[in-house]
Parts: sequence; structure tokens; C-alpha cells
Amino acid sequence: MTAPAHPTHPRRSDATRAAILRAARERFAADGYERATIRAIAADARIDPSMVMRYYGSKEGLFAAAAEFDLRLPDLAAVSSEQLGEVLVRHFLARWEGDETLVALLRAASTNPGAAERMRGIFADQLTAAVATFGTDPALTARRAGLVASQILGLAFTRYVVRLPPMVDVDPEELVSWVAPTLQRYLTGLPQT
Amino acid sequence: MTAPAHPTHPRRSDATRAAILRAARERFAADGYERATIRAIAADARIDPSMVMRYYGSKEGLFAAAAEFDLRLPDLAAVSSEQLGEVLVRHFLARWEGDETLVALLRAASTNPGAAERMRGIFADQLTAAVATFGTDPALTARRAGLVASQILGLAFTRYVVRLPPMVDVDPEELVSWVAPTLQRYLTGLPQT
DNA sequence: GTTGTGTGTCAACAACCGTTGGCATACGGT
DNA sequence: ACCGTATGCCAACGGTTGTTGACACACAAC
Repeated sequence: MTAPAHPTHPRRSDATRAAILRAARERFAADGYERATIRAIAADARIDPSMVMRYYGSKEGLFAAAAEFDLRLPDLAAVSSEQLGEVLVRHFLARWEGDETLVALLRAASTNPGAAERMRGIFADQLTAAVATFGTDPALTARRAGLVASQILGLAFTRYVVRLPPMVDVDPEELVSWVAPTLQRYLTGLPQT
Repeated sequence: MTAPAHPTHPRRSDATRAAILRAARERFAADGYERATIRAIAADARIDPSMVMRYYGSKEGLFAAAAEFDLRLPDLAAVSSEQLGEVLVRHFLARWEGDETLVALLRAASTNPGAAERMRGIFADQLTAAVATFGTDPALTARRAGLVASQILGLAFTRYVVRLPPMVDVDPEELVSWVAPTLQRYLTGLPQT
């Protein structure tokens, strides 16, 4: 994403751009959108705040670049239909732990309309598309995706943002065994069973 | 909460205090902690910003007063054990819709450490206490409460903060029928069933 | 060597923020 | 009527923020 689209000469400033992005993700994840100041991000990247403006235009532009994200959902059509829930929880858990971009997006979405829009896009598009691959009733697809998102985001919110002690301390494997049946029912079950 | 602890003469400024609190809750719920400025809150309440300082000391103090909240959980010991989930979802849904304080707390908890601490307190104390009333294994109580919190907060986050379309549009009764079994299992079930 | 372009620093701006102190006014007790 | 106190407004402060423009230096092309 830092590299130019057309094969021009690789820019000498690519390292700086990457350092800014890395610092921005850290700060946005730790402090949210408004508390993460351009000055602090620039200090972390050991450059001048004005460089951030030159390379990313504005704070909004910087966040848009830092919050670029792909859920990298596995192909659910290739998963045995009674393991969908477990596969999904495991995938999301690994994704949250391995990349702080999602936490940055989650924190920022609470106060920044652009971040909320981005979050809607990611979960409405990517997740809904994944749910649609093992198409049952198309009318229910969006609702299933929404319910899955509510449990996944709630898990992330309590574990990484609010840091509820029982959710922070719990063993990831036990978390999977609790939450997998929930997603399984949201994906393949019917209400009021 | 506005009335003084000791039975002194009721203050003439109680109406102003209440107006400030109401405006503060609205702004905190709509904009989060940092974007909700004292100036904007004062303008909504049609008074001078300095009044906010005099009556609540600081912005943190105002938020502490505005985020005072009681979940008012029903006595779960009086609920038939297979209806726990349904009763809880219904109660929380009504509580979210009827009082914007919880949304304010939810939005602010993403960026304000004090708000996150308050949220931890509410869900760790009040919810854990409610779960403990129909005591099964005490070692599991905190984990059950945490899991319930993750689904409840995820529901609120997707419906009221991020506003995921499928979660906004869904009929509340259908939402209950989907989520109740989840809470039911978190409260009374065992993992990996 | 000269020129031009990309990379980086520095200082400053205008706007906004939470917060403070002073001053006018209206009320309640006597 | 008088006085102390509570209530309200106004103006300003110091600090921080995003953003901007001018200037210094390095490197590549010729």
C-alpha cells in the first residue's frame, strides 16, 4: 500500500512512510482517534509532524491509511458445516491478537464517524459475503452476519478495550469452546430454538 | 443524585444542575468523551460554561456525575432457571433504549480510562453479583458474567454505536429470540457442549 | 559543477479546549 | 430596608491541536 501503483522508482521515503503508519496504528489502538495526536505519532516515528501532513494529507487521511484492513476470512464453503463457529472464533481471535489495526479501528469507531463507516463496510461487506458462500435463506444472511459481528465485536470490546478481567484472563481455548456454539447457531440455526 | 445528602434547603439551582446533566448525557452519548465539549453542553443547557465548572468541578467530575448508573437487574433467583437468558436480554434491551446514559458510558469507555473503569465496575460488580445469586460453581461465576457482558455489550455496540444496518433494522423481539439462548448457555451451560 | 527534485526541520498560525477570576444581580433571612 | 449568599454572565488565560509555509540539505541527472 505504501508502494506506488505504477512502477516508478521506489521512493527513498518509503521507510519513513512505514514508520509513520506503524506509529499511527499503535497510537490509534492505544488512545483512540482524538487522543492520538499527530505530534505524538510523529515523535514515535522520530520525524517532524509536518511530514505526516505531506505524506498523508491530514489526520483523517492518515487514519484512513492506517485503518486499511482485510479480515482475510477463510473460505467457509470449504469448512464442514458443523465446524463453522469454531473456525470463525479461532480465526478472529488470531486476527485480533496479531494485528493491532482492528483494535485501532474498534476504539476509533466509537467517536469517529469515518471509522464507524469503515467498520460497517468491513463487517457488512466481507463478513456478509463470507456468510453468503454457504447460502441458505438469502433473506437471513445479513441478519446472521450482524449477529456474528455483535458477538465478535463484543468479545473484542470487553477483552481488548474495556479489559474486563474475566475476559482478559480466560484461556483462549476455553473462550473458543464457549463462543463457538454461539456463532454456530447464529450462522446455521433458527431463532427461538 | 442532584439533591444534597443532608436535608438542607433545596437549592434554587437544582433545575440548572439537572439541565446540565441532561445535556451532558446527550452529548457524551452522541459524541464520546473528548468531542463532547463543555462549551457545547453548556450551550445545550442554555447557561454559561463556567457554571458547569462551579457545579461539577471539572469535565471529569461532570462525566462522573452523568455516568452514574444502576443496571437495575431483576432478582434472578426469582426467575425460572430456563428463562434466565430471555429475561436478561429483554431487560438489557429496555435499559439501553430507555436511558442514554449507558450509550454515553459505552462510547466514552473506548477512549477515557475513567469511563472504562466505571464500565468494569458496573459489569464486574452488578452483573457478577446477579449471576452469583443462583450460585452454581463459584469458580465459573466471573467467567459467566464476562461472557454475558461480551454479548450484551457487543449487541449495544453494533446497534447503537457502529449502527450496523442488520442490527439496527432487526425487530427487537426477533433479537431476543436469537440472543436469549446465547445468554442462557453462558449462564447455565458448560463449554464445548 | 550545476540544476532540480525529493526529504526533512523549524517556527508559527488560527482555532479550540478546559479552566479561572471578577462582576452584576436576585433571592432569602432578619 | 438591609445584608450575606447564591446564581449567572463575561472576558480572558495558558495550553494543545491540526495545519501551513519558508528554509536547509541530500541526492540524481546531465
